[in-house]
Amino acid sequence: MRKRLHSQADSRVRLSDVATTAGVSTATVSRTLNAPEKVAPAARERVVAAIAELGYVPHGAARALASQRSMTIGVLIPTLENSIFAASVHGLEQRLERDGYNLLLASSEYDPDREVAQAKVLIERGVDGLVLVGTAHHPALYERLQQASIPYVTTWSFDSGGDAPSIGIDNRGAMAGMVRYLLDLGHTAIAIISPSVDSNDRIAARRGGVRDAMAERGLAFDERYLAECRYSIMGGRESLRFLMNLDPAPTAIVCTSDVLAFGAMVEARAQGIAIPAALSITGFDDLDFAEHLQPPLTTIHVPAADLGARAADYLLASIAGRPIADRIELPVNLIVRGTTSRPRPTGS
Amino acid sequence: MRKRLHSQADSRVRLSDVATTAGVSTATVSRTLNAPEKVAPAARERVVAAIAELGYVPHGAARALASQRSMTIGVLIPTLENSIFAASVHGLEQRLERDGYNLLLASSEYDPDREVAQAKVLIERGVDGLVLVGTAHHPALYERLQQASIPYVTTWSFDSGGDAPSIGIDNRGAMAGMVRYLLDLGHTAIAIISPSVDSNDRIAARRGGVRDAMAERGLAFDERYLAECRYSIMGGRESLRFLMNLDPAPTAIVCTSDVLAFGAMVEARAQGIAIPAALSITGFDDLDFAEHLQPPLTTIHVPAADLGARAADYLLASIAGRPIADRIELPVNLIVRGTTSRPRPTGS
DNA sequence: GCACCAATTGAAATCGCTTACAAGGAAGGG
DNA sequence: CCCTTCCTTGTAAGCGATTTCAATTGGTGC
Repeated sequence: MRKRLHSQADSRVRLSDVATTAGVSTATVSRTLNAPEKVAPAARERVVAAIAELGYVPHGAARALASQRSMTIGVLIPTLENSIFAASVHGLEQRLERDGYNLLLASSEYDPDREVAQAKVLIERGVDGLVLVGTAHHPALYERLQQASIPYVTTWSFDSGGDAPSIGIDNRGAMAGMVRYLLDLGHTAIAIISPSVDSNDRIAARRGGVRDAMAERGLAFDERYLAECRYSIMGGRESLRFLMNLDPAPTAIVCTSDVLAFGAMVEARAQGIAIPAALSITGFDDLDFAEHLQPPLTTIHVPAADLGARAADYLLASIAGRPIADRIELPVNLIVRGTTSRPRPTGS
Repeated sequence: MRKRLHSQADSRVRLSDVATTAGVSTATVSRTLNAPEKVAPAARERVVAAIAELGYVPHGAARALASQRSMTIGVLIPTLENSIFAASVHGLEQRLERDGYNLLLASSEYDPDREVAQAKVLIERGVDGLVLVGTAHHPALYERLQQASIPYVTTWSFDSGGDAPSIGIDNRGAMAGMVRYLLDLGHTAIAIISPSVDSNDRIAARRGGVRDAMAERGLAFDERYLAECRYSIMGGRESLRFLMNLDPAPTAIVCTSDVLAFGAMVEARAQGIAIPAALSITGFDDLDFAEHLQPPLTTIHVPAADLGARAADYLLASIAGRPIADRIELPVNLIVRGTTSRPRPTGS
């Protein structure tokens, strides 16, 4: 008896049960579920009633198998621990929900191999679309996507050049803008606090932006001024300590994220370094707390939730075959607040 | 020609193709995928080779339909915008990944109806288990779960009484402990900053804890001292302003979250209120930034990621039929830091 | 040598739903 | 009044795996 396998008291109610109860064929039930307008009102009502009476719940897997769509979108982020990604996923999820899609979440922890593995799992699960973070990925990932012919979109890094759809921001330009602002204030001893760039094109681009802006003014970035640390408040604190022990110490520090900047500010206060009088510090992301710091953090505002929503729009359109731009650069804003000012007088 | 439906150049490689290539039956291929030890080494190797050669990727939906398990766990949280949930989901996801499960994410935005709707969708998607936040849910939700006979677990609120499996913390007791500590310091004019308790049993319990502790000392909570606001830094700021305009103003404010406490601290500084000399403030959650605030925030540490991991353990065990405790209370710690001290001398 | 058993394997029946195709009926046109 | 055409509906063939059950094979113990 096969039935006993799927045990429990009574076996689940199936679409065919609804059909029997409503006195119609399974095709009609399926139609009233997926294309009600194709069913005559009378029949439709009977079906709806039968569904309610029986408490019928469609079986997603069967549906996915037969229709070849899972109504599921995969999102593969580095980590949920970085709240900027959480915000983005939130935007994505909200938008997806409106269209009846669900989110299958996976994280790579910044490990390319793990990312490929996770992508494989997501594809196996039958996601109808996939959103990726960043444009630099293992070639195997793109191959898999191609082979499965699943629509996907790369986010965060805007890349008009590659051949993958891209919805993101100009990390490099944004950071260059920040540094230009610092340069205009008179800073030249500019340091960077940032996590490693390994498999993180966003960070790599931001760092590149610093060099760009300095090069424009004929300046070279002093490699000693690069403090690499993990993504955390403590990372920022330690980096600041390291940087301020250098001789000469930098007069401005750009951080590739607000979290790092916050850590740097905390440590600066602990060391009695006045911000911005003695040292300018800048962030990136414009997280909620940035404007409430003391002094308020000068940073770059990134539309995280919007990024997620746009990615959803793109995927939804692709799936539906609707035309939609596959290169969208979202604007970013330099928000000047209180952690930046002209450098302290030179000569230490 | 049916084939053309699922278009694209070549149709996807199926298990049967692998079988043909390897010269075995589909059953054998399936076995080497799901129970390799049941297949003779020679055959297994041929199958593995065929899989690699063809680039075969299992079809999740077909698999789910035939095996009646989706290898997917659903998680239904209020919102990803609250980073404490993000942390918890992260813990959950990490643990799940080890067992090859994926996470289907949905959020209710604190709306009970929406929660039921989302649960329905998750069940339709065939999740093998579901994690819920809080123990207070729409009866319809529990019915659905029962009917679908899907293992689930309620988290965050520990509830030894209900009939649902529960893995959480003692919100009420934790907050009571905090207030007792404040009472011991000499505070009696204690205020609360908290979001609405609507469909949020965690917050309701925390507020209850305040009353409990005060009642133990024969004190009654002054209802005017309750500032309700949205969950955000600004909410905390506004609430503090409101509270400190009261006469007499409270000497201590307990916040149901660190985010709110941070907002309160920001506003206190703006108003020139010395913390903790003139006013004690406490948080809840012990988010990363808490210890780095100025002064460091006295709060309650909550093992968010662990909560997620435990929920995963429970579900995994339930699915596998392994015995496992279905009531787990995770310990919580009062972390006394710098935002609390004896109250300012009375007489204003 | 022979019966018995364990280990492998394959054939075929599902799993629950979607949908191409055909059929039947009502409505509209000439 | 007959023929088209448009709506509705049902029949039945998949979708791509898993799994039961039986058959085959090769050892093993006496």
